[in-house]
Amino acid sequence: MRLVIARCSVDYAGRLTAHLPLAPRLILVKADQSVSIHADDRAYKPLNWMSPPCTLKEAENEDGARVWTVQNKGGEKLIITMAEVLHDSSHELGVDPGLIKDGVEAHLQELLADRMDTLGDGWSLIRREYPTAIGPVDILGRDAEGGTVAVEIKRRGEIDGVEQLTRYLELLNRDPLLAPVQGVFAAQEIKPQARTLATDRGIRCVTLDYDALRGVEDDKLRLF
Amino acid sequence: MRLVIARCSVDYAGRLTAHLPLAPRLILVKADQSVSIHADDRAYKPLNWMSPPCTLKEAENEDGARVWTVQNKGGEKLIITMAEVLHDSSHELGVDPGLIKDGVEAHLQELLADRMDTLGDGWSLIRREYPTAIGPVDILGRDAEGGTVAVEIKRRGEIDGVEQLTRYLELLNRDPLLAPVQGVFAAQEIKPQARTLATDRGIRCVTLDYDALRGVEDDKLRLF
DNA sequence: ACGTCGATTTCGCCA
DNA sequence: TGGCGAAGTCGACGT
Repeated sequence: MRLVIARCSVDYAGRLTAHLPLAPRLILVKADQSVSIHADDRAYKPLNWMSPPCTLKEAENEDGARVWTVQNKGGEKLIITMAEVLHDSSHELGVDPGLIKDGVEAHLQELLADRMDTLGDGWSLIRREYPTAIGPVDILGRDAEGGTVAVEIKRRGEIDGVEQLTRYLELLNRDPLLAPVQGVFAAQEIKPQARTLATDRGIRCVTLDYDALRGVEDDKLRLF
Repeated sequence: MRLVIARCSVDYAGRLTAHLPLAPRLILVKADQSVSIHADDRAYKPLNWMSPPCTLKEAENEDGARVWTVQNKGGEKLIITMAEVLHDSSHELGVDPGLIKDGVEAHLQELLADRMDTLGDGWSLIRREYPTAIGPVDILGRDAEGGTVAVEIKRRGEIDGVEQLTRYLELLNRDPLLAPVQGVFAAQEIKPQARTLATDRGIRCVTLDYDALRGVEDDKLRLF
């Protein structure tokens, strides 16, 4: 990882054409040769960047200024012209062990598929990721009376999730082998607007308690 | 802008729960107090971050290790525990003049609205961003025969753009004052799959020559 | 403040 | 490799 602070101007030509006027900025060069240019605000997005795989060529222009040309396979080009270098240091970091995530939708789906009875007594799983023409339904199940149930799972339940489930229900209800299909919108947190829309469409909303679901799983594991 | 290279572990609790095991990484603290943690690969996305507005508190734990707690209004929390600091420097960068973009969709729309005849002889503009219940249509116009035309503009024409235009056409064609409405999918580059879908739905595809459109505008300006 | 939409989105999965 | 959907998406703009 190389850290350069420099007064620089930057030109990008690729998916669009863009220009950064001369100003002091941070330039990051990583081990994979990727380059990003950061201003002194906003954590997430660089002002300019070139994603790997790409190659970096260092050169000097007629004024003696450093010019870096970063290029990728697709012909995208990033040109950094440094008028003044204020800092330049390199550091060995090695390969990162990577982020461990918890609480994502996939995990919720896994937990809920194992505990369909949380949704209702006698409910059971038909299958996860039940395929339809417009995409897979998170969970397809059966209630105690043998009726079909489609479950859409989100971390945070918002309107677009209800829309998604509505489309699935419309499609599934055209299948005489499945119809009538009941809808369940399950999320750790459901926004009021989403709840209103769901209820209005006859879709049941269920708030998931992630820790409780996980706790049950942990208990299961403890039996072994 | 503060640059810290440190062997650190990181915990994030907020929209999800995540953990980074102890390893050497770059920690960026910007003037707006935002923090991002970078590994030595990938230009764009940090391993972890906290977007502004947020506050950073520095402390020490019982082992004498630096502990930074970054928090935002929504109760999201980022905790960075540094086992060893390998580099620590601060730099004054000032406010960035910002990126100048060219060739974006908005500009294409502006240019095309001024030159509806590029789409067909005698074509004219009704209005840009024509409002509908499901969102604004990029351009609504009229052909030489007085028929209505809906134009969807993209930099790169892909399937979702065709879907979007299809939804608009369906809606507009329900309006007896406008129907029948013809569809035009205009982009600098149209993916084969998008073209196939559009053609299949009776939507005309037009490849836009950005430089030519801009050239005409430049000529106009030169008259003044 | 909230909803909508674009992004050089990036990123991951699966066919 | 392309298509599709999620992302701690972020960020800008309009109401």
